[in-house]
Amino acid sequence: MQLGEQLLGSAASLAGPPFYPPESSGGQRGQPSSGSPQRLDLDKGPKKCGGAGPGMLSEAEAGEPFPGAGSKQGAPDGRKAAPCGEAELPPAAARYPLDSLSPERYYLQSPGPQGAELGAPCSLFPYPAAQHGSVYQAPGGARYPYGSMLAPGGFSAAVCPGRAQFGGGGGGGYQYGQGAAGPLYSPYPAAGSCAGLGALAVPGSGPGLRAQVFLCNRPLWLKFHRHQTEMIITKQGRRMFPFLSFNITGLNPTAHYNVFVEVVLADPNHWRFQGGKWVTCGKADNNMQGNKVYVHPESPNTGSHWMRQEISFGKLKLTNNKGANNNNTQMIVLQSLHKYQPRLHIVEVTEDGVEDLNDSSKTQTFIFPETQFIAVTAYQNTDITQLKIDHNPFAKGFRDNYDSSHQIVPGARYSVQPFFQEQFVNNLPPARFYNGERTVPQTNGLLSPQQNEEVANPPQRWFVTPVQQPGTNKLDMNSYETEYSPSTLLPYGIKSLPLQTSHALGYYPDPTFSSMAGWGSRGSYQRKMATGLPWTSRTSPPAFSEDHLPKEKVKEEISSSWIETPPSIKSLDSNDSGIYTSACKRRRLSPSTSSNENSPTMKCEDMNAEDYSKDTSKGMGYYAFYTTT
DNA sequence: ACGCTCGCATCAGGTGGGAAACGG
DNA sequence: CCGTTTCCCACCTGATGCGAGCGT
Repeated sequence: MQLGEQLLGSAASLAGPPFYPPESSGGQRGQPSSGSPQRLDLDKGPKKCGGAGPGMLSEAEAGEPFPGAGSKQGAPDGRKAAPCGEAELPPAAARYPLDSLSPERYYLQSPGPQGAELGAPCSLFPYPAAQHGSVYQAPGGARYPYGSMLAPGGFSAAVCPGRAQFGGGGGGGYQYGQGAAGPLYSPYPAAGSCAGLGALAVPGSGPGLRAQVFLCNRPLWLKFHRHQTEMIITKQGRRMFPFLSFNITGLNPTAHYNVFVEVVLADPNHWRFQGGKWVTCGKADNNMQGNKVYVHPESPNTGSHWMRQEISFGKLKLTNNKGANNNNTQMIVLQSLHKYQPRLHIVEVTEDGVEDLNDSSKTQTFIFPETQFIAVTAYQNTDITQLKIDHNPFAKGFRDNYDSSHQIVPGARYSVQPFFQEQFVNNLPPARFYNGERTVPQTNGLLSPQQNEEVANPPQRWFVTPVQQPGTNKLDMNSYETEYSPSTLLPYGIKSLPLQTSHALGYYPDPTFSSMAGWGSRGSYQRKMATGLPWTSRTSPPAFSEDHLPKEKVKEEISSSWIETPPSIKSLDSNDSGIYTSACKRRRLSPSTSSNENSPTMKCEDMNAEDYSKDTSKGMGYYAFYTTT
């Protein structure tokens, strides 16, 4: 039942769209910038704006919305360049109250702390509702699927009267959830929901089109996920890394949509990193207030616009500063040591950016379990730290042996990197995913050669359809595999859009992506964990890792991963056992880390990285692709 | 002379590390 | 006392501004 209930609830909640204030100038922004190729620009632009502001002022504050504004780049699309400043906040953003959050929203995934989660294959894959289990209701009672995203008053409430049915109303509740009875936090609200279905657009039907979403940098996410992703939160806000980046298909090209990310509690627990692994310790604080929604700066915009290129949320910042919610539409307020699950919401709106209150089916939600993370103020797991260093361009300074030449390092690492990058560049970049064909990338990855590899390597793309995913966090292995199946994938392949290459994120361009893909990765990193076990042993992480991958795959990865890594690579570091410290400028040594870590063997991640890179090179597409049923 | 391209310098901002501060 | 949070640091990326060089 739960399933159904959940779905309903979720759907409902989802359905309940946010309300967009008229002011939404959305129209302007929203204008399809057809021509404008670059979404990137948007991201770029802000600097100046941001700059305007004192350091603290983040783009977000500045109103990332129009990154380009002011800058030379301006709005490529022709969008109106708004001055930086709050005023500039994207209409959409404004519309969605950030704060919405109800304290109690959990998106629960797995019941148990780790084990459960992990164990469940589903963690990563959507799984049948039935499987899911546990959704936790918030103590508060409020359950909402969306909860988080919707502010009681905000989003949902305001919103659509029509949707009041869902609960909304004034915010009181989260509609759906409640109604539904079931668990509130079901991860995949929309989808199934009763409304769900209804809510979900019918394929083909205009508004109702059912969208499909790919998690572009899924491989990278998986790497982190294996170790239990951690995201730093700071007062001034810290960007996510990996950041959320999606490709969307299946939208009505002419319809307008608002796209935003909501971050909700993934479980009702408070977590602590102990003994080299994450363990629960007490209950989560559901009363945390603060903005939980980040509206994509380009919202609202047309379906064609959203489908044209990768949609990334690289500027999204995470903070623990509750006071930042008002002004910072770019910041999502989280609580340290709590586990969160990002959700992507796509809401069809009018050209003006106003949601159609009468049609609750216009909201679709997508959840990628592999994007779950624990918010921390300081990294706990050195594996994560190393992954961040290895893949985040801004952290290059912390790489061992980082040399401008990069080549200098004997290790495979660097040498490899360039290579892959290049490939990346050549291959991927081409479109950075899409170029010529957006699809393809995918395609490549998906089908062919890679397929084989995929086993070892994560699939390139994961496509998700609206919430529908029953399982919350967990990925359904079956699904997983299935998805790989050509059939599944093909669809995408079909779609070829002339995309621009623009990488969604200005930052982390190639490198990043590459990194995402695993290109850049170098490999080694130390772990803090005493246990030293690869993720397998870890409580939580392990689960993750496995969750998403089919067992076989997992095995392979596991074995291969650590092993495969070219010794050389690590060796580089390895020398380091002692060196490590020295070499690593500031690396934190993990107790357990032993030389092993440094040892030649690469960690799975590393491996993966390479694998990914390989994959990427081939097809590139690392996208998580979920389809709802 | 004018316009365009390229390269360098500068600035803003992001990153993790480490130590200090804080709080239970 | 211990765990968590905050602040500052050095390092790096990316964007922008400016000037030099080159072609028309």
